[in-house]
Amino acid sequence: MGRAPCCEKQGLKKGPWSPEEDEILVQYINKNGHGSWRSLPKLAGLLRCGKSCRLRWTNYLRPDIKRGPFTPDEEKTIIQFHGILGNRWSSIASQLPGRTDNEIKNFWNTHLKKRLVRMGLDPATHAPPSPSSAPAAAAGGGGGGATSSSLPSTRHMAQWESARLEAEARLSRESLLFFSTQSDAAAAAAAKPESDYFLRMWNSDVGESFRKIPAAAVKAEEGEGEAASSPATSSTAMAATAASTVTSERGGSEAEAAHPESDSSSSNEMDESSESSLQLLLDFPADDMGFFQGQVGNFPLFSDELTVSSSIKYE
DNA sequence: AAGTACCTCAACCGCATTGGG
DNA sequence: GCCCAATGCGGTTGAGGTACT
Repeated sequence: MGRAPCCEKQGLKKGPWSPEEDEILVQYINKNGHGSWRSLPKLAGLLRCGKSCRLRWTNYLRPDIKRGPFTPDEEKTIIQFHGILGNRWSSIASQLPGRTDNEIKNFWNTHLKKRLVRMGLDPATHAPPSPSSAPAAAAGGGGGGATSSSLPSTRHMAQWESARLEAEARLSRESLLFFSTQSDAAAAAAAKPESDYFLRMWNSDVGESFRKIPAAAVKAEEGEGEAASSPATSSTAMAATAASTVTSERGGSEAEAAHPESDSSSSNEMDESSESSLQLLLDFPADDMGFFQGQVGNFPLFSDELTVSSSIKYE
């Protein structure tokens, strides 16, 4: 790949941006949009490479950027999503309006990671460090094969799959029971909204990011050909029926563009905004977070230490 | 008050992915 | 189907700020 670095041109400025440069960039984008980042600096009269302009805009100058310290809720969200997604900062950022992936990444590395370490958890997997004692077999027992791999992404995949299967089974059981006496789907949803937290999450863009993981990559990590089947295949039916929940704060239209085929289905008690889906996730009762229990062992994921400490000054 | 250690975060780097020709 | 430019993303760096001795 002999592609030339984007900033190879001589004479391009690097390092911190001056207020004047910020001003030029903001004014140009407000007036013309960013268009092609590559050509933007030239058009705007900046001695920067396009990449640098994009970064400056997305991480600092964008008008919807939220500044200031992370709230306890945001911290909680980051930890929860990191436990599920790993270092997918952009995916995590999409769940925190106004926060950038860079900011979240920095916050994780400087605060949250250390906090988990202090609690004796592996920040990569959120599991207690002991390799032999991590049988983690999450409650429900789906985790057997899943936890045999210490690789974070495999673990995450397996956790997803295990929890998903459990949720599917539960949902289908409840449907059978409930719909034998009721025909109103909306009433059903209202009657037991918590029964399918995981399915909702799975069908949000968060779950989507996992469904997109190339099977080959998963296979490569699994090595021994673990039982953990690829969610992409095993969840096809469910995903097809309810993938329409996929949206994001970055704009429904963008999500639509990304998943045009999934929008035909409008059968959706599940078809809520991802915001509400994710809210359900965030409100997930600790006891129902069975698929995390194996990872955190005896540590409640959001113990007092964890949540309270967020209001304490970091060491 | 000065020197040192530690922390934070904006910015850079390079690889991966995407999309157009 | 291939090639290459453009963009996105995650890891890392280092300057500046703050706390500590």
